[in-house]
Amino acid sequence: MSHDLPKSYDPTAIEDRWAEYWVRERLFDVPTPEGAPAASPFTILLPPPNVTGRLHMGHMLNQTEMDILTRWRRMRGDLALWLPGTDHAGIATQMMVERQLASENTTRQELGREAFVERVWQWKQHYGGAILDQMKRLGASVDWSREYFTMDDHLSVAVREAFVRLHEQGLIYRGAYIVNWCPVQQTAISDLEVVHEEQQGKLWEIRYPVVEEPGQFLAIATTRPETMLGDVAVAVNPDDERYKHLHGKRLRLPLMNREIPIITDAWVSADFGTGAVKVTPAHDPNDFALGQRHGMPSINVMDETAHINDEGGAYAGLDRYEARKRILADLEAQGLLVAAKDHTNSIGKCDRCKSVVEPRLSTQWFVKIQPLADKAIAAVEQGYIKFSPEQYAKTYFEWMRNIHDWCISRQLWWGHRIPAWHCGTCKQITVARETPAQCSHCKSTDLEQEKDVLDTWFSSGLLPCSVFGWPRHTHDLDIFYPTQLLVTGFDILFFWVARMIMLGCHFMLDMPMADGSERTLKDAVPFREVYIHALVRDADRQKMSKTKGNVIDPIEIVGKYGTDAVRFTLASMASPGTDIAFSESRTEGYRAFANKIWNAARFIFMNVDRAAESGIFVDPRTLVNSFGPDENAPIEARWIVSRLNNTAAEVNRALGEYRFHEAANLVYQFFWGDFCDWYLEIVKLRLDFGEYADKSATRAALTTLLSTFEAALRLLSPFMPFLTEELWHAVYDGKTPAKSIALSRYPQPLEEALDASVEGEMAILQELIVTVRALRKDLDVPERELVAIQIAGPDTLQHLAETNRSIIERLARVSAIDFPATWNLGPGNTRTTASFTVGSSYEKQIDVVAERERLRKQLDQYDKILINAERQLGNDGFLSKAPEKVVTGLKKQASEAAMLRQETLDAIEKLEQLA
RNA sequence: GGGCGGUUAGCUCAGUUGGUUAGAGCACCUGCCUUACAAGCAGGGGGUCGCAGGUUCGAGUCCUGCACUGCCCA
Repeated sequence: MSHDLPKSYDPTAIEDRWAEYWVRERLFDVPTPEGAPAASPFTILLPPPNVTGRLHMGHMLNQTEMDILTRWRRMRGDLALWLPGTDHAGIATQMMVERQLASENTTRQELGREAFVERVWQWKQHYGGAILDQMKRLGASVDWSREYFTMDDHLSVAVREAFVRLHEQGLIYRGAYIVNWCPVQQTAISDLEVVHEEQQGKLWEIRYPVVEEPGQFLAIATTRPETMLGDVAVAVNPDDERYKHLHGKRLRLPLMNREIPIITDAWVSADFGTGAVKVTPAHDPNDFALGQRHGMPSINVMDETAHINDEGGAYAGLDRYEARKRILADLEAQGLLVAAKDHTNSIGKCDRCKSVVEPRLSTQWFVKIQPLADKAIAAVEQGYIKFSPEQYAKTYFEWMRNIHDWCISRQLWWGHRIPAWHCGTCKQITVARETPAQCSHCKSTDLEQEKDVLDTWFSSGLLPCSVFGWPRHTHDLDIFYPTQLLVTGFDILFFWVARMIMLGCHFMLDMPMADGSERTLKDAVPFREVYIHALVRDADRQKMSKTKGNVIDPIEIVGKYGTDAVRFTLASMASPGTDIAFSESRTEGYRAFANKIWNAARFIFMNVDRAAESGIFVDPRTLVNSFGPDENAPIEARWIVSRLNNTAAEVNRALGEYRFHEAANLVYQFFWGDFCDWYLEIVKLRLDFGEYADKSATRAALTTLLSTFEAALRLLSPFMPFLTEELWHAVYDGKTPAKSIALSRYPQPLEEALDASVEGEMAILQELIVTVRALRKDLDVPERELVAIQIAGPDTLQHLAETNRSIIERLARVSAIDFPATWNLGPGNTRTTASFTVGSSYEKQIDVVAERERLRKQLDQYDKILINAERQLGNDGFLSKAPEKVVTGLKKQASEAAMLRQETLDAIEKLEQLA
């Protein structure tokens, strides 16, 4: 590795190379340890992206956070296992392949089930999992040897086992219920897969003639008139005075010419519409419940494609909306349509294909969810699973406590086929782990497997157990289960997180611990912590969506600014619980940060090379064991090491609390602010390679420089893995102590390296330099010109300035420093702070007006402080109740302000004399 | 309709159990190509913390109400 770096950082020149290296060298693989592992495991599961998916910003945020944590834990010495994979995404994948077939002018029905499934597998081999390749490119430090796919054989075994066990336990049942039916996919979908949208619709009022009293009508209100074809009754509230005279009477259903009863039910709201509702049990969940209560039949009037079926009489064959039009027209013609009122209603659409979901009565498989939910609630209540931010626990409880049974069957061809067999002879069902040879009820061999497949979430809900070999009791399970953490977005809190908790708690309770003892809920949970991150929005806080056209493609941004810059942007904005408004200008800023570090490295390497030329060699491999500068070392050396350790302490703390933005900002501040702006500028003074230079001092400075830089790279590495990898290898000139910086140790704070007093001294020195710089500007001293200054202050200050004269001279562009016994400089040439007074005799035509304004402004500020301080210090309640520290702090602040106020007053007075 | 958040600088956001002069990045203004870096350096302006009450010695922080706004669920 050469020290010869290009002048500016070009991420594209190095990122592909390292991404490939990390995968090729299998750096992040974690083979099953033999026996008990020496390090504590940190296991984390990648929320499986959809196999048809492409990487979006949400993924990148999610993966950036996981990668930062995993790299950090790995560098801290944990057995860090990050497990990647994809799910088979039943509907999405089937849609994808059907679209492909359509372009070939064929359909899955023409192909047949077996051939179609084969086609899907082919599709998966060719195009599936592109997202994982994108992950590789982004350097995600996952264990690729353990990559899973939810349709893999071993995961399918787990799915089948889970289904059969639940069935044996009486927790799976089959029955005819109203489900959300997607007429395009022609399958049932779960409540969660339905998105509700407010829509301006109509509420139609329709008159139904009363059979017993010709000429009398009962008006009902409906938003879906086409379903009236399946009406079996009309319901009113029993207490509704308007309709009491109709109780027990019958109605003639218009268009169908069918007699239906008027029934009473307290569920009916007298205030809504006309107070009379049609009852269509086959097409509405509320009506279905009503029908059950009153023993009514169900008449299904639509087929799988939401066309009216033969039950719909004259309307058979029509699409539901066409039927609606005709029905309304016919009713109108018969004078039965009373009103069409504007009405805002919420309609459900299929999450996948956006078609309007039709509630439909059909036979489906369900999981009786309450027993599973009870354990899942207990696990969180008892603190075995912790949510951050904590507020999500509330959302979780809210949902869990109002949960409905889970419809797990899907009328798809792609997915885990339900392990149930229908007997052609006795019509009973046999559920089995292995394909049965005969019916378990009548021994008939006339068996046909259930056509339905399982909801994709049924298999992904099992992942925390199944990826480690469940239902077998494996060594992997003993070591890696429960996983430590789940990082995900709130959008799949119910879809996936809740289901993993339910299934994990339920099944793992039956799995003994490694030592054979019984497992309790504490160790049955699939993960100990859930970190929920925010949504990535565009720069204007708009949700990204294809229709709005504001989608930011992470890969494109990465190409423009480099992976590290994008990662850093996401990390620095990832404040828990707040959505991220992704702005490119931020990324631009962090690309600049990467370039800054790159150039710091160039500077350092240049000096290492110059040192070598004059016979000074520092072997970077000895740095890790060095304890930093001794007490006689110059201030900047002791200071930067203390700052490094302080920063390391803070970053470790912040990452432990998932405060990514804090961690990122701390590293940024340290690297750019402390290290580059101050330390590097000062250390230039020490890098003297001249003939008469003190070689041991130079050598010491170079050692601190190199070791601090090397440690800072490690500190930054989880956030910017590519840049730090490249520079770390350059520091070691190719002879690195490990294959990757990712396998080195994360900086941990050393107690003995923390030095509050040197940090305090340095702070004053910095204040002095900044004050002189500002004074120079006010005096219009040309940038290049040196200036003589005078300083007044206590002995300690003078001593500090004396000892570090060269630093002040260089950083503030000062030619000479004097400590006059009496102060003769005018107010325009003087600046005062709490620690010192500094001035320069540089002559400038003083702008009295501007100077007066500046001083006045300063005076106002001191007055404000003093008024506030006096108010509080004059208050007995404050003095007696406020903590000692606050009182003395305020007193000190007040006295300083009083002193500065007086100085300012004097300055103003002098100024008036000048004028 | 039920539930959960948010409102702090021009923009995007920090501000951990109430405590001393409310911070950062970007943007803006001014001056510098000072041989690591113009993707840079140096200096600077900018906020009555949504509104109104209350608790407290003390409120951006806690409580109540209101306004606006976002999300989840039905």
